[in-house]
Amino acid sequence: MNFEKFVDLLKKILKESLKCFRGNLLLPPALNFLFFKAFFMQRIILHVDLDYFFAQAEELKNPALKGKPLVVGIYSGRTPDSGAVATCNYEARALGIHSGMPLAFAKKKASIETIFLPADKKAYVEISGKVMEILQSYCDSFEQVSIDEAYLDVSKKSNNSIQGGEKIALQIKAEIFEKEKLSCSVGIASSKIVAKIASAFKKPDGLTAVELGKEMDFLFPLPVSKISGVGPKTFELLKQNRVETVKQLFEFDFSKLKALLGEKKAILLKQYSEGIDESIVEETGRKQFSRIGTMKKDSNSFNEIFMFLQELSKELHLRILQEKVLFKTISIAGISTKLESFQRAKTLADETNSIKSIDENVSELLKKLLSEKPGHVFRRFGVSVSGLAEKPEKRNQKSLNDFV
DNA sequence: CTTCGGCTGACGG
DNA sequence: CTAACGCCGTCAGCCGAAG
Repeated sequence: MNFEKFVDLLKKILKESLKCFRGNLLLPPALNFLFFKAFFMQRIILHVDLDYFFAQAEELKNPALKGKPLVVGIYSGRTPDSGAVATCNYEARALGIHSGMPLAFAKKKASIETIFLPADKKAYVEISGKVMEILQSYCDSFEQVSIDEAYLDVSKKSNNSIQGGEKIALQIKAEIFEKEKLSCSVGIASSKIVAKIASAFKKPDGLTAVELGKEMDFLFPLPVSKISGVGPKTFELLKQNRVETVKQLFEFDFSKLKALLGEKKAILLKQYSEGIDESIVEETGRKQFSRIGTMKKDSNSFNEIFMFLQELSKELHLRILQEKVLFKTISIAGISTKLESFQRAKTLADETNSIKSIDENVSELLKKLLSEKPGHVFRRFGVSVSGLAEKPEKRNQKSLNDFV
């Protein structure tokens, strides 16, 4: 058994034991001290969210944009207007524009002075990196969730107090504004889920702290849709059962909830509704890399699609070399003109990083997909690799301390 | 019996 | 004349096959 497997095992035992603890069952005695800590010492967690990040970054590049409605979009290139809104500033939101919206639709809502810009991902990654570096210097453990969001465990540095956490949050906001001229919103609470909901509570430039023990008071009046994990589908299901606030979710009959959402999701949401979230702040390694794109023309021709996929594979391969990883599984995904998606995957006998193995398998998988889904015409196609392993020379050891 | 591979779908930024 | 759609990434759930 190698070191990583051992650590995995430890983590599993820890998680299972925590569950037992909650159910008042017996604990493995050797781990008692951990539960003493977990029970008597609440964690202090910050969730930091950069405000309307892509659009704010554009305002930074060109300050003349400030004050006008600004929409940052990702353009597919097939028609001048096809694409979707990535982010927009608050002036644009006032017009009814929001992220995820098709650009053509956003343009209808836009006013004359509204400005549309294409996303400049490279620039954002660079800015984000600088911000994340600042954030890391303030915490005991760190977890970047996306380009503009991170969790910070500041239990020690705040002396396990929410007020201590607020002080740190203010310092962070000041430093990010001073050095990068960006505003952010911060939530402070005893768990990741509550910190996340708190950071969204007041935006932009917000700071929301939830006192220890007041989690339910904070959550109960909110609409269930504020809980991360409740998207459009789940929201609709809950609404049909007259569950619209977190309080109603908490009080809803649990066996009905299980029947509605499945056991895992029901347990998770029920716990979230009480502000319970035992998940810890930790960096989680990448599990997959992918590239996806929209074809200039809809197609169901093997040759056309394969040529398109080869371009994506080339870019993906570059990324794989940069990241110094090996992969074991290759998959392709197609999105049809009706926006249905289909996937095919193949796992190899051994890890590799060769472009040849990507191309060969992509070809095979594409043949398979097209023959199994006759009559479908495709709009977008993508390729991804998973089952990642680090290249041996890059392997670095993690400390046991990371997990206690 | 558990685990793994393959696939779909929900979700989030 | 009209026009509704990006590009990532994670996780759960289900199935069948393999160990």
